[in-house]
Amino acid sequence: MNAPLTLRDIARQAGVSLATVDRVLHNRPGVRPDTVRRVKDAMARSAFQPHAAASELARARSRRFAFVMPSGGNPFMQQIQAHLGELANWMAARRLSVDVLATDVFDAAVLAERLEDLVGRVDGVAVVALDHPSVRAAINDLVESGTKVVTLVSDVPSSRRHHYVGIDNIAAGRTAGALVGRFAGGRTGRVAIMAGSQSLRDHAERIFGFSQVMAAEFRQFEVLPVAEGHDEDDRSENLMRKLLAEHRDIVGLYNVGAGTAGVAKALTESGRAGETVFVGHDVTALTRKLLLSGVMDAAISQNPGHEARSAVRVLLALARGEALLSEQETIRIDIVMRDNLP
Amino acid sequence: MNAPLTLRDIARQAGVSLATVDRVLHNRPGVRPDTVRRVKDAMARSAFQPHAAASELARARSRRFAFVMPSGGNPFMQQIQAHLGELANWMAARRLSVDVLATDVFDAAVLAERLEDLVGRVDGVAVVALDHPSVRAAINDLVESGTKVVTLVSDVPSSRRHHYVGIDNIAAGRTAGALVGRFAGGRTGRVAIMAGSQSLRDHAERIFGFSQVMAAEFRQFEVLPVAEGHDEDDRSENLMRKLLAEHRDIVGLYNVGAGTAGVAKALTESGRAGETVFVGHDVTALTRKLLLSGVMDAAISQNPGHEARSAVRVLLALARGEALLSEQETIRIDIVMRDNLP
DNA sequence: CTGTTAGCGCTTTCAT
DNA sequence: ATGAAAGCGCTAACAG
Repeated sequence: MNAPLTLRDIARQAGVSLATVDRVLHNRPGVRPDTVRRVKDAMARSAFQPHAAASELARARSRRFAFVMPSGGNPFMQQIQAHLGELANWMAARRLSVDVLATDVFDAAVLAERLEDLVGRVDGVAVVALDHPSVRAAINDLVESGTKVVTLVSDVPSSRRHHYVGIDNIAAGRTAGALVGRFAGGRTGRVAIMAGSQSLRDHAERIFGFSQVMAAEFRQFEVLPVAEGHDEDDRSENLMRKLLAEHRDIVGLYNVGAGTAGVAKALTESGRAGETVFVGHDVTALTRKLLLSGVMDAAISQNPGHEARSAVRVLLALARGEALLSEQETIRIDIVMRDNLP
Repeated sequence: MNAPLTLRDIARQAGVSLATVDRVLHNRPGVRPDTVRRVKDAMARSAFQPHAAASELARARSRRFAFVMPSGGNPFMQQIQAHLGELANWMAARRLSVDVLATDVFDAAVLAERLEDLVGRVDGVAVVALDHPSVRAAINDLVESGTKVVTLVSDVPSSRRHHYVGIDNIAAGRTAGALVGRFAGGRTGRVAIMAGSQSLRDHAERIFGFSQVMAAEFRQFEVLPVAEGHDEDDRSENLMRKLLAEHRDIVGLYNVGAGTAGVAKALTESGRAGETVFVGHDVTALTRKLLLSGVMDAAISQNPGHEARSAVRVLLALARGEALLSEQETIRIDIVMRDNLP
């Protein structure tokens, strides 16, 4: 068995010095094209892979990442932060640190300013982004300055962010639609949609996907106009109560965002929890309870632990200039029912 | 900002040498208890974390893992192997190599012998295991000899394997039951189960979970006796054809293992594909097609890429004596429908 | 029991 | 344009 090769071996094979091989390896300038080829040939011939640990050690640089996340008590965001905390040792062993910056991400100006502040101060930024021109500009400024940027949970596709860590929300909405439609079985009646706000990109996309499926595959249901509960429990509860009172034939309910506690309360108190199909998002302490008790039938979810780790891994790989394992960094749309609760 | 600490800093603080700190760090013998305390204090006081890359480099050892996988064309197993292939560069950069050993894992004697052969020859083994006394003994021998062992997809819980990479098959079966039951809506009739063999631990567990849910929540269906298609397409097709002919009121079908092509063929040719709820396992080229065409309604799946990476990561962490990120290594039970196909 | 020292393989000045 | 040499932080002999 051949002992693993080192840069030194390549250097010998190519008849050059260590430093030159290193230059070629990293496409650094100042090497004669002819030499470049000799070195590249040598590397190719022996399928050379630089030793990751050695290179990591030699740079011996610590890196600082910032996570810009919504202020307020959104449980899903808190889960991401908790998982970030669990990574602390892993990151420390790699000389990484992350700061979580709680910000009013729904105010474009505030968010953009927060991001601009970070220019030149960190190696990477993960941001739960509002899709707005000034936010886009701030992201582009960061990228321009050499900072690596990933959007988290909510994307700004038109920006120059390096990567998006999150799910395809249209597909998530379609999945919710398929579940509501199929779980409602042979019945007919109305289907209600409760969202935070239709002007949130992710909510709008989910609603779009949901409606698509309802229109294409489940014509027997009449989809009610979207109610906007602003992700608040009280507001959602009131709206839901009203909807239920107004329409006695609601057979399905899709809760697009947060405010789940309110929706569940209204549904339960109406006495129709058992017979109404209820699909929502995310696995939290609350939705877990609702799934177990049968009030909720399924939760569409993106794994917060995966998102936290993926964001860190991607930022690190980008900072080091390493390749991503793209399949590993794809966030999947999880369907969670009582029986496959994680 | 405090520059990251090194072993040297700890040594200075504790008033000992580098080597002593290293001994304490790794709980190596030959250090006076009192000294141990001093060093540990120093490390705790400054929340010291050794630099992973440095330690990795200093050992500069390459490691060899073996994956013992079923011979034959099981597509799910082939996917795991393909994902291992995608890890090649990642592993090379860490001086890891894996050999995939195709073996008749359904023959306990052959499998056990294969495992015994590996004693002392590799640093880690991932094995798709048959739960049988001689296999258990072989696994224990490997563990005894210092080889790290993980079971993959199919567990031998009574062995001393270090870790199991796979899903909870009882929960998977329950999930399948819930889907069949709910998708079959208000109807009544019979439900068929096609398995590879009831003596395979994972199949038995899935059937158990499935039956549990049917009995507890969906009494309106009569579950037929389990048919055993040996994971072969032809055999499964014939059995399925017979079942469908015999029972005109089959409303649901759970395919526990492979042989999906045969089952689907029989179902399609019976002309009852549309009206029969069909739930199976794993996302392959075939099940993907069946989901899209509506023949299959859902696939319960364990992510083969995740399993491949997890097995490698766990073996590596075990070999290095590092901690696992347990949440990251939990393989989830994915529910895949047409709309959330990965 | 404890300390000294020579690397691990790569990166990075600083010379040439 | 290229090379020589000094580390990065930890591990593992080998001395004491």
